[in-house]
Amino acid sequence: MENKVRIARIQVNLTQQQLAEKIGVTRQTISLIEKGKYNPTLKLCLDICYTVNKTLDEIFWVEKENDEK
Amino acid sequence: MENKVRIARIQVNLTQQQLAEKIGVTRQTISLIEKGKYNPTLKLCLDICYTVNKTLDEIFWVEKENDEK
DNA sequence: GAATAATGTAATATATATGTTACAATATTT
DNA sequence: AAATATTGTAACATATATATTACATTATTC
Repeated sequence: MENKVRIARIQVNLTQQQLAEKIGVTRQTISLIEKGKYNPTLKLCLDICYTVNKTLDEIFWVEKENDEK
Repeated sequence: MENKVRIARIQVNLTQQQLAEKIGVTRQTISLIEKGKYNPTLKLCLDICYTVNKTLDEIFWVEKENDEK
């Protein structure tokens, strides 16, 4: 689950630790989200957006992959 | 956690049941999300968006409420 | 290049999103 | 208005998001 958290975080000059603290979450959670290994909760996505001054679409939107499954 | 799932769902003429089936989730989950009683997962939000032809911002964005806590 | 900060990641624990089953309530159709 | 479809909701079970602790790796600073 790719996203643009890292880019946006660096743009506002925050470390994972700092972003995590502002949001009230663990540094590991931020790390794993940036790595695309977490499927975060909407509320957490919104909190991240608020903190890095972006919208959901800007950070978390991904085009539908039409796998034929 | 308010959102516009219901409106969008009705616009594409789907019942909760039908939307749920297309996404591969339970009708109850859709119901509770529409009622704002669930904090859905990003992946689920995206699947809903794909099915009702909207983006994350259109369906799930909510302005930051600055509660002074 | 050593010291420090920042990040990756693993194991285990906990909280919570979602499923299952079931029934009640409301809307829609005949 | 009865019949049917749609939606709300509760109790309990399961899957998974997140926390905790700890250590390893990579980047940054002196």
